[in-house]
Amino acid sequence: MTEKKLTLQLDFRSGLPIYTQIVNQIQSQLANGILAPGDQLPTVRALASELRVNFNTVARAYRILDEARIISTQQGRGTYITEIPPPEVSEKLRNESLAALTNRFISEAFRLGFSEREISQMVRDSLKSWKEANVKENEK
Amino acid sequence: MTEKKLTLQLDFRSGLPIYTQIVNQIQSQLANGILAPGDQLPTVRALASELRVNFNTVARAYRILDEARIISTQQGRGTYITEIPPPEVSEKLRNESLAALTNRFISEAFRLGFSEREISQMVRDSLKSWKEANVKENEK
DNA sequence: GTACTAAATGTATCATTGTACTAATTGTAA
DNA sequence: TTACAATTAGTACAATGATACATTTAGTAC
Repeated sequence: MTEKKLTLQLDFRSGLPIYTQIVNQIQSQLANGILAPGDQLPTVRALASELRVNFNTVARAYRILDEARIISTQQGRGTYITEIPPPEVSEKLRNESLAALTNRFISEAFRLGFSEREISQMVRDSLKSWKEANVKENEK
Repeated sequence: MTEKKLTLQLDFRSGLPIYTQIVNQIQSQLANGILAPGDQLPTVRALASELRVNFNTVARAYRILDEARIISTQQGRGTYITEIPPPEVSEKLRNESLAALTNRFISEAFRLGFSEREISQMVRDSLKSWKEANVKENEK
């Protein structure tokens, strides 16, 4: 399925933030098969209009779901239910997913003609700069 | 060479704009000799169709590369790798392409929740098995 | 060879969609 | 009330998509 109506019921008096309600209901609709991987969700503006809410509120809900890898939001394109649900279900799967990701990276690097030395050096550099950026982040 | 398949790998969830990914990967492939001066690139529509992307997105990438004198786009004719690319940028381009590839890999791995230790260990393993496979290859 | 037509290709412009940043609003505790 | 934090809304912007157009090429009829 590619298009979906996505009927959500908001309760403005529940005390539960709207974005939380959106997150919860999308999650439960996915769990119940009402939404399926690959489904396109309404645009932030369309859903916001239907719910009589600001589109940034919908965007916030989408961002949370995106960070949880439940949906994939793509600027200029739309938002979709993630095709492959988060692999953190088991340690084995988790390890396999890193192996697959790494192998894709290594094979691409070799295909581009880089040497083992160049690759491992660049990995060290990249890890280092990422760590430094993260330290700065925590200092704020 | 005049015609080229030009295999590109897009990541719609990386946060990196699609046109940037196209620019980077074409630069990489040129820097590594996969593409050569004089090569004709796919038409904006052909590449867009293959990548499941709007052809204006490809056109944008081509325009950036054209402004950098890396390719030459000619309305009604097609786009070609510039015959004489500035040689002094080759090594720089090559290094940048590995850096970009590595950074995409690292950030994706972190985003999936893997630790620095897990990542570097997996890179070592992957490099090792690649090397072993290559040794076997040479023994044949 | 010339003129015409059609197809292929890149270009220009605007609409659609998500993002970032900021301001206003609301609820709550001191 | 006042102050503070959380939530929601407003505004500007960036990335992508849709559509119409201009240029070049190649074919075809004459």
